[in-house]
Amino acid sequence: MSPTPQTNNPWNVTTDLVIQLLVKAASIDSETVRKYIEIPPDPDLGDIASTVSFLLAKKLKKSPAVIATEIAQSLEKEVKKEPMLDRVQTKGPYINFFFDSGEFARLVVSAIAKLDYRYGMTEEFKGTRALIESPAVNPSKPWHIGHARNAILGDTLANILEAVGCEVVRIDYINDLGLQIAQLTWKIMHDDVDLAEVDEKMDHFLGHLYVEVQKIAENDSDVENKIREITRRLEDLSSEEAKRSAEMVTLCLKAQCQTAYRLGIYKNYQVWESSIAHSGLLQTAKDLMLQTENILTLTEGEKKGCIVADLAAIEEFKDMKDPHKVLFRSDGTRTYTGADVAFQMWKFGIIKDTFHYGVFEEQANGEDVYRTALDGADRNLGRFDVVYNVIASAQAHPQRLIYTILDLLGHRKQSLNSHHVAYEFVGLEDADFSGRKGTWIGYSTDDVLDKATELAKEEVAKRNPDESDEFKETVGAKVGTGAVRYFMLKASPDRKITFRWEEALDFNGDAAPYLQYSFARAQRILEKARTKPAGTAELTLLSSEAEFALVKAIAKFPEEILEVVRGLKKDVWGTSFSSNKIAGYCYELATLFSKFYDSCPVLKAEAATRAARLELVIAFRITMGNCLRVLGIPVVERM
RNA sequence: GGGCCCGUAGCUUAGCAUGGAUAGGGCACUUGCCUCCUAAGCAAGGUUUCCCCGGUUCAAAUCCGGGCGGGCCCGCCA
Repeated sequence: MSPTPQTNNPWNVTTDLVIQLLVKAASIDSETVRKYIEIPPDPDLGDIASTVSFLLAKKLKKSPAVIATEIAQSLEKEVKKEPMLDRVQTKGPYINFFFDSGEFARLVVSAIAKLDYRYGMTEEFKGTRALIESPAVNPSKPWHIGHARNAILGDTLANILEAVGCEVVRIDYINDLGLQIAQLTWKIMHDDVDLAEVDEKMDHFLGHLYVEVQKIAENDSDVENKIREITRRLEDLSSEEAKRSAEMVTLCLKAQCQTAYRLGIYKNYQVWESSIAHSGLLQTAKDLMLQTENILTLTEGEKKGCIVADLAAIEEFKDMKDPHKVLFRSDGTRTYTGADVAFQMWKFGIIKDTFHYGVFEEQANGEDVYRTALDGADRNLGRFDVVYNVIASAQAHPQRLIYTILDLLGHRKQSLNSHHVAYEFVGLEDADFSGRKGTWIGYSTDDVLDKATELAKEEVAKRNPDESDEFKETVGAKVGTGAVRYFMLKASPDRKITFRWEEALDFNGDAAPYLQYSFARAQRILEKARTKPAGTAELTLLSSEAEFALVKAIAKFPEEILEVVRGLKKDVWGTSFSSNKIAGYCYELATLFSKFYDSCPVLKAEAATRAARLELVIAFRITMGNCLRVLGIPVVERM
């Protein structure tokens, strides 16, 4: 028996082996060979294939099939010497390599047993400090299900970056000074609402109130004026309006956080808009900006007195109506873009961190989330290497503006490391979600989670009639939130989601409960097996079709994560995050386990096979568990 | 006027970056499988104009050009 090779990325190791063989046989450099490597559509054709014959056909003036045969023949001896490979075959122009399934199983299964929860975690991006900003819901309403898409994408991206070794900080931007807040402040002061007496969950209460305010303000110019006055008075932190508003915002945010916790989403920091306004950050940013020649104070024309960025020379913006983008208005106040540029500068440490920080609350996971404040500790945050802003695709243009202005300011590297992680909205068949119109009512994230949890609980109760209510409650919640998270992740972010209850609450097939179920089945086998794995099983016995297919899927896990990270390529109009790829991998893994479960009995198999299969079940459980954790889908041991 | 995204079976979706073997799933529908590790499962059942036209190529769902249909964006607004 040859010694067990060690690796934390078995698929990659084996692919490299094949590439090295081809490099020698075809006299092509390894990077080129890598481009001509693919996985055959059917495992009967081979485990890994190369199409280099097409590349060589012209040069050698021979048909691809002839070249493939020649290369395969010249490799036969080499392949025989490699324990990990069984044989090489051609089919027409394709050179197909077959793994030694037993030996490959030994490599994979033994490696994972040692790595355990570290399997899939690599250090390719160790030392990179990454900031993820998501989801930025105004603290004046509950999250509707579209907000959940943002939050889930951001949280999952953060998990993935952590898995490849990044140091990740998760922040939430709190817009506590917007018009919505002023309108609500007017309403609660006008009606003299005692927020402490409100029974309803605060974000829902305010969300409904906001719809009312809209109706009133729409056709009452007097109210409109009063609200404008409140907007002004909110700037003065000692005013009664500011105090009432702060109380309201804090209560609402705490309620919103409860929704986040249900989804397993936790933050490190909240940056409050009011902190930006009062910390001196804007003034510092403005001073810096004015030192740049492309940022100027206009002295004539419609925008006289405004501080603007001159974008006339920038290709992407040449069609703007007016290439002077206003950053500070003629009255000196900042526009959204102005504040966003300043904030982006803070993120990279271009302007130093003048915020103070205090604990906002202890989260459901036991960790504190901090908020920016006027007093509190200095933290010297900022200075991130790479920044991901998770924002709807509709914001592509304004996001691009921010990054371009960063470049104009002389910070090209930071501009290039600014990522707009874009995604399309979630809507209904015939409407978009709107806070003003109240179309979100009935589709809040809480509503969806409630229904999903309720439905899951009924299923759990049916299957486990003898279990305690607590068990049904806990498992129901885990299955329900898992379903919602997976529903958002499995769709490609650049595709609009039309929310339909039947689809979101379908727990069969391509859905989270199927993934969780596969884990629970593996868990049950291991519980019933009782015997502790001795680590001496003859793993080369794992060579049946179903076993081998499962082993291959398990082996790909680290590559699947790295692929998603490599795919985070910055494009002019956004950075694509393929959450659907990692979700799809997890589903495929579950599928292959289900097939294995059906065709390969474990506990009833004869001793040697049983021992080997138990090891495979352990490897699967580790991989599936780690993958679910990356997706943020709760692991369920029994359901 | 310009820009971005989407168009794949009744519905929904993968694949498109880096062209390559019979275009993969799921839902719904039909049938079979629990004296056997949980049936939220497994197995079987499908000529789909890959929106259209043209081009490049040995090879196009994938690349290029031109259209068509749907969504979004281009304010001293927030």
